[in-house]
Formats: sequence, structure tokens, C-alpha cells
Amino acid sequence: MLDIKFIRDNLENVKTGLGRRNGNNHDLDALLKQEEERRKGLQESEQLKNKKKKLSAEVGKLKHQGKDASKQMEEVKNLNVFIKELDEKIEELESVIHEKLLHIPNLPDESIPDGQDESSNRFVREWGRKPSLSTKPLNHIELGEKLDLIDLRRAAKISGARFAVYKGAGAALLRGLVNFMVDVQTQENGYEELYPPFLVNKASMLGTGQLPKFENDQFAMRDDPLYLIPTAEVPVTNFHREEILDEESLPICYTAYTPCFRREAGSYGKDTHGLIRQHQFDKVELVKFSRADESEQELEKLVQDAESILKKLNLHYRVMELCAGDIGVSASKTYDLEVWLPSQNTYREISSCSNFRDYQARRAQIRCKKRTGGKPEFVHTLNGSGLAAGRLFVAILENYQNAGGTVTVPDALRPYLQGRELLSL
RNA sequence: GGAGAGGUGGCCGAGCGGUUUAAGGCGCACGCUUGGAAAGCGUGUGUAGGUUUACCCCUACCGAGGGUUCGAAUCCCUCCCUCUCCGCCA
Repeated sequence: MLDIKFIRDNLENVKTGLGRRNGNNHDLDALLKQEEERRKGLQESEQLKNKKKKLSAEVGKLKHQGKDASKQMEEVKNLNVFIKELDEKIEELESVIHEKLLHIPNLPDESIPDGQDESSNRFVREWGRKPSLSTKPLNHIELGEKLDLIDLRRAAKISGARFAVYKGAGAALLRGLVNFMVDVQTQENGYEELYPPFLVNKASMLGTGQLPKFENDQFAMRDDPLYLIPTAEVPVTNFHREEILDEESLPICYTAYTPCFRREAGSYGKDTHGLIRQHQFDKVELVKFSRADESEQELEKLVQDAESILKKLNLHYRVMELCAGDIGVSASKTYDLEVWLPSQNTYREISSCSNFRDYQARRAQIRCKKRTGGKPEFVHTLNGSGLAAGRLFVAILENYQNAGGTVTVPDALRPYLQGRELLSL
């Protein structure tokens, strides 16, 4: 959420910034007019309330002295009519303004490239090299089914399309990947582990920006006002919702493993086969709460922490900086990590790392007390995948495949698979 | 699911309809005091909004939302959460 006062004081900049995004049709002039009206009404109402308070106190005094107070009582009764009317108007305006603000996306960082879609994303760096596979590479579905690591047919029977059963060594590999990633982030990169609920309330979904705009993308419970989390970002960022943190404690860095649930409405044609796009997938998430003046450097560190997993697994990847038209609504700046997939002869997103600046913090009311005194300030929130386990599973099968259709276990993972070196039948 | 007890500032805790301002304590900050410290004394110490160069001032907030009243932390209603006991349960 943007600050209404900031919009008021920087109208042209806000218009320019939002204009860099796609689908920007917010009438800020109308919004500011309503805000103006709200403030006028508020001032009037507060004056009347002040008068009312003084009169009521007089009543108390007079009654105590045994004197008549009916005149004052009558006057307050009259005032109440006006106050009620004004307050109703103010409340109406407030809710309209708030609702509008909730729908306005974050301002893109000035440094990020212009552009409508991913074709304008900026290449930042790459690491490693593509594996040299002698034969035509099999895709992860062929490998997974051949080695009996996954069962998509039975998953469809149990649940439907876009679900998977991981089986035997496949299940162990997935579980090993999760443990490996959490261990690296906690033991080497300084994150504290959280294991949060997978069902969250509406306030949490509003706090991180999944609601109200993306209700359609979420799985909701039928009988309870709860949602399945689309990412651990939701419960972990909301861990500190409505709190005032100590500036000294920042940055606070959490990592959390959770499954993630997404309806994938509107992506019916995309990645229909295999593990790339699922209704349920596992992810290790990184979340940071940072001082406002440190969030830029914290984002760079967070990206490196996500990259450290790919490096340890010796997987070729590149880092892309998303253009203004391609970043999510809550984000100000985003780097994607894209891992090489031989079967698709392309790079696929395996992590998305964003700085939300104070956008989520304002929605979720997460502030910090300044050491120098003064009013508490909103913190900056950041998060990124570190990494998506399902897609990492895909990347390992495809990049570590051997000529006979077997898959070598990367060195770093062997301790998590009882020392196993090869996946074969 | 049933029964009971509660939710008050950073924390503990009083207040249960009004001589308008949430007592008191702890903690914290600053000052005085001291060779230095402790103790002691003094002052200050929430959040949001409005107004303002700033100070001040004003309004709201005692779990949340309604209601009664000239006036509500206090009375009434609904909901949420916490704790205790019982039941059920991995």
C-alpha cells in the first residue's frame, strides 16, 4: 500500500511510476479529492466532539452541585445528530479510500528497466556452464517415470491435474533437497528457521498483498475463513504483523520450508505436463525485515543466498532483473534466478527475490522504533525462494542425467540420501 | 464440543457511570547527587489521525464491533483470543 500523504505530495512522480506498470488505470485525482473531503469532515467532526466533551463535563459538575443541567444535556443531544452524520460520511470515505489504496500496486524502483514483459528483463550475470550431454537429453517426466521416482497418473486419480506423487528414491530426493536447503540457509547464511501454519486468515493475505486482487488464485476453505498459503512469504511476513520491532534487531532473517498451494487460474495452457507448474509444490523461502536504508543491499545478499544453493549443486543458472512491466504488484524490484533445463533448451525460473520496500509493511503495520527517537517507521520487507524444491528436482534430474537414463546424485546431496551416488532402477 | 475465569500502556497491576486528564509499581531515558557506582531525588516515557516551520493544541484508542446514556475502561449485546477443568483426538 502506498501512503496517501506520499501520493498527495508526489502526485506526478507516483503517476509516472505507476505508468511504467501494465494495466495502470487508477484515478489518483479522484482519490485525492475524496481524501480532501475526508479531512475537511474530520476537522469539523473533531471540533464538535471537543465541544461535546466540555458540555458533558459541565453536566457532571452541575449535577454534583445539585444544579439544573437540562440545557447542556439538550445541547449535547443536538450536537450528537451532527456528529453522527459527519462520522458516517467520514467512515464511508475512509473505507472507499482504503479499498482503492489496497488495489494500487507498488512503485517500481527507479533503477529497474522499462518494459512490458519478460523480453525486457535485464541480464545481470550467469554462473556455471551447461552440462555436455552426449545423447539427446530426456525430460524430467521421462526420467522420473523411467526411474520410478514420480507417479503423475495416480496423482491425477487421487487429486487431479497438476498434482504429483513422489515415490521411493524420488520422495527421498525431494525431502533431501528441502533439508539440504534449510540447513544451508540456517547454518551458513544466517537465517532462523520458522515452521508456520499452512492455513492463514484473511488479514494475513491482505498484509502481503495476495488479497484483495488475487482471490481467484487462492485455495479457500469452504467452512472457515482460511486460505491455503500460496507461499511461505504469507505466514512468515505476517509473523510480525502489527508489531513495532526494535531497530537494533534488524535485519531479521527467517527461512521456512512449506508446501505452497496455487490454483493457477489463467495458466491453463502453460506447462501442462510434469512438475514445472503444480497446484501444490514445496519451497524453502527466505524472508527479511530490514531497515529502510539497508534494504537495497539486503536484497543483493538475499539473491546471493538463494544462488548459493545452485552453486553447491553445480547447476548452471542466470540472474535476471525484471522490468517494470514484469514485477509483481507488491514488489519494487525483483531478481529472478533461472536454472538451465536441457530438455527445454532454456532457462526456467527457480527463484524470485524481491524488495517490497514499505509496501507490505504499511499494509501489515510492521514498524520499527528508531534509536534516535521520533515516530516509528515502517520497515522494509524482502523475500525470495531459496529455492523452489519441485523445480530444483526437475533441474537435477535433467542436468545430472547419464546416457543410460540414470541420474547421478550431486555430491552435496549424498549425505541426505544415505551416501547414494546414483539413481537407477 | 461442554463448563468456568480472564483480556487495561514496554511489563505488572488498580479502576467497575461523572467534581473532564488511566492510580500505583517495575522497566527505560535524561538530569541532580557521587572519586566512580549503587541507592536516593527530580523530570520524562504509547499508537494513529488532524493542525503546525516547530513547539503546542485537538480527536480517537483500555481484545474487536455494535448498543444504552448528556457522559462508558466501567452497564448491555455479538464476535475473537488466552488460561483452567472435562470430553474427544494424532
